[in-house]
Amino acid sequence: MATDTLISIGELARRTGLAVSAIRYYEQRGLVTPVRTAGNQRRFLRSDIRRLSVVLIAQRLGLGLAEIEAELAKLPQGRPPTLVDWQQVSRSLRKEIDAKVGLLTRARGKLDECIGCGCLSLAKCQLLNRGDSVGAAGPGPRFVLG
Amino acid sequence: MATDTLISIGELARRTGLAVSAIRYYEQRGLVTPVRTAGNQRRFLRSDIRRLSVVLIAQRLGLGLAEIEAELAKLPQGRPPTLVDWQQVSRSLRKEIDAKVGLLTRARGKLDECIGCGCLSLAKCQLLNRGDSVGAAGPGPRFVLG
DNA sequence: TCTAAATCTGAAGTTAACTTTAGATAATGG
DNA sequence: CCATTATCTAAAGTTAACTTCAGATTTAGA
Repeated sequence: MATDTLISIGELARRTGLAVSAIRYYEQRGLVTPVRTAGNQRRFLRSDIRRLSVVLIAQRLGLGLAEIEAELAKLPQGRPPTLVDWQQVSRSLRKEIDAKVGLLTRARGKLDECIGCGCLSLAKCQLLNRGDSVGAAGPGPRFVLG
Repeated sequence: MATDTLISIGELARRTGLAVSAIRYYEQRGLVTPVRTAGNQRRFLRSDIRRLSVVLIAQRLGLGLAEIEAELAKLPQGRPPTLVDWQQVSRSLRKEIDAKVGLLTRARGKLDECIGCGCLSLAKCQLLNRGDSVGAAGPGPRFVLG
């Protein structure tokens, strides 16, 4: 048992299901900020388990790491967040979810209208013509969804 | 006005909003199969406008090109699809949407349960522990969502 | 104390979905 | 017929989110 409350990167990996390399990468991106031992090894707060769990959840909701970074920026840095802190993040994510559900529901309606009916007029269809983010231009993958 | 019903890659690009380079890439991936002129230029069916429009829609729903390929494989190759053909694809996409909405709705519930309440027991939370695809392992981007 | 298991760093590789570039050839409108 | 615009190909570059590798150092437990 550890003397204090800090955990190693290996343990954090086990607790979150993440690979050690992924956690190091998240540190680079600023998603976690561990302290170092005298021998330069990373030591994380126990609350970072939750922090990274939230990252995983947000990823499943389709957020990119940059957006997740913005969410987590609302939490106190380096100090364990309180219940209220977490609830605030939770509310933000909930809004994201609500928005996505709305978008999908609208898409479903349009799909029925535009392909399902006899007109086949996809060209005039709202689904495509609306200025709704078609995904930023430029190279790289295009997993947008909103 | 063109003598026959085939269109050039430039026109297809204008009609779909896609970049010419993207359309060439989609050809490589097998999503469209244009014929060639005597001078080796691509000529597309008018129905390919719709075909690529569906690709765009499916991408917005979060499908990867590989999955979209599978969807489009159900359409006749090289010949203009009928209304019924399109409706079949539409039904498939509708199912995808329904599934995603369900997933998000469940996620929302769990989020409220696990972060919103006082217990903060994310570790025991269904959101993470369930064997629900955390996204295939390996390198590359991780935009999963189901 | 000593050794096996865990960590460290930096650089390079990987996947997805495209874009950019360069030099060459085709098609079109006047 | 000719200039301008559109296309062609192949190869290399780009972004995101990581992984893999190699060699060196640290920790932890018997």
